[in-house]
Amino acid sequence: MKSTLRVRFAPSPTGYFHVGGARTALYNWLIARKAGGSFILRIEDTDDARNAEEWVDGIVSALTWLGISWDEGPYRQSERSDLYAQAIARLIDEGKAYWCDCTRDEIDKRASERGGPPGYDGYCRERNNPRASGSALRFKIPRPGQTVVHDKIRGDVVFDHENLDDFIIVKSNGSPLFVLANVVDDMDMKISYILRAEEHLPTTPKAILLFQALGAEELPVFAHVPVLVNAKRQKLSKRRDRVAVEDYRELGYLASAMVNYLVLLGWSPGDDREFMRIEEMIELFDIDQVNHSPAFFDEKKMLHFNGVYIRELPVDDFVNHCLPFLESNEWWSGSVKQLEVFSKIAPLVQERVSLLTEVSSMVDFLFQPEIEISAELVDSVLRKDPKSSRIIGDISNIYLNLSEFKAEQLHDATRSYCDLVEMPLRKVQAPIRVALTGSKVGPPLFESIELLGKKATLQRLALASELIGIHNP
RNA sequence: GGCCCCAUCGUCUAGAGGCCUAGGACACUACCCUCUCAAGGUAGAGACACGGGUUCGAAUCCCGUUGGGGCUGCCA
Repeated sequence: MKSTLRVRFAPSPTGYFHVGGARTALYNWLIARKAGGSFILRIEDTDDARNAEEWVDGIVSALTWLGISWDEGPYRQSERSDLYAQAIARLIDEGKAYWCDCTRDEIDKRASERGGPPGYDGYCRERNNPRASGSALRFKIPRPGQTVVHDKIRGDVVFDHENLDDFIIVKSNGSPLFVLANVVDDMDMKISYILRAEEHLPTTPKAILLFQALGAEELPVFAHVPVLVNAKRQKLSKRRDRVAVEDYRELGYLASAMVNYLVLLGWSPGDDREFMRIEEMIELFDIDQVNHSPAFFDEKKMLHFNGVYIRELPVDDFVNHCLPFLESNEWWSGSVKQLEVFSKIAPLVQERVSLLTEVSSMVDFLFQPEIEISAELVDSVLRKDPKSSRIIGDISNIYLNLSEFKAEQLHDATRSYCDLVEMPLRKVQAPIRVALTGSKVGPPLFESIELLGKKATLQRLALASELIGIHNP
């Protein structure tokens, strides 16, 4: 009888949740969804010296944000010690583990004395030590022997037991170590498919030996996906690389864009397509197509993806996504009037940003009671060219007498003025834009002016004239 | 040091012995479009790490070299 596929994502809450973890979670989730199996979230918090509750929250909220939903959990290893105790007792009873009271120093000293490679030498293996306060439990690696890891991505990887130390499975304080807790949980949860980062490959033979020692009838399928690396091609690390999922969210990345970018790091559907909906990813994802080599996490490319995803959003959705970012500005009240104005400018902003955090600075001039024009801009745009002063004066008059203050009329009137003074529109719009928005770049000018309104527009033009006058008598 | 993994443009990748003069995407350059900035369009530059085999034929298979990475914890 074929059992249904069960996968797990088992992060340890020892730091912020980084993109490598997110990618591993995503791959697990995809194979679970594709097979109609279960995705289990398990928090590996056996090392209480290092984990913290806030990190658990971070994992849970990041996965939720990304849309990676779990069918069971989150389980916590810290709540499952009875299970580990049973397994430990069994291993001791059956003579498959032994207590060792060697200190690190002693181990190192013996290693250097015999001139061999560092590592544990099996000193306590046959000594039948009783459990003492400072002793740890080691697993007795069957010798001689070898263990083959049948990896879905890498094929068969052979490990000779000669190169495997009798590793510790229980700390002297009684808590189980990661490999043991992992195997016990995987057995108890009937995990049938273990997909994790490649860094775990060297510990897999140990896990397999443990599975066998604990009487597992069937081994799960293993698949070790390549790690994600930084620009120096080192494994992404929480300490040295700032790549928290949460940070990207705060920067204004869309979860959909991030997921799409992440799925492509180590996998491609086999053709030239890059943009896929979740349903397509589920359908197309295939572990056999996963790459063997590490992938560099390239923010530039993800930024591009984000721009594409932002532009594809229906305008209403775009507005909603912007709101949390707008709310962090003191000029934003969220009033009906402000929402109306923002909704009107939104489509023009949408196609100009790659990050939601870029939105505020692009629209702030519409909401701030008065704008600030940097000295540098006053200098370079308003004062440097003597024509600027005249343009602003003339345009003020033209706008003042406009019957309708709409983008089209503003555009036409400005264009006529350009013809009159024989200047290109791109020259004429510059000082106007700076006077009205305080910036050289932004959404299309005439739509902006319409939304700004006649009163504010004329005020700001007058102010700009004054500025020029003061500095340039 | 030992064990293990990996190797196509700067980056992510396509490539399952002939469809390869090696395709796509990001980034880069130029031009076009254009009220700024974006977006878009067109073009360009840019890679099979090296050496041996196997084969009529190798980016693809094998071996070696080199290079990179991971593990080697009473971390996960």
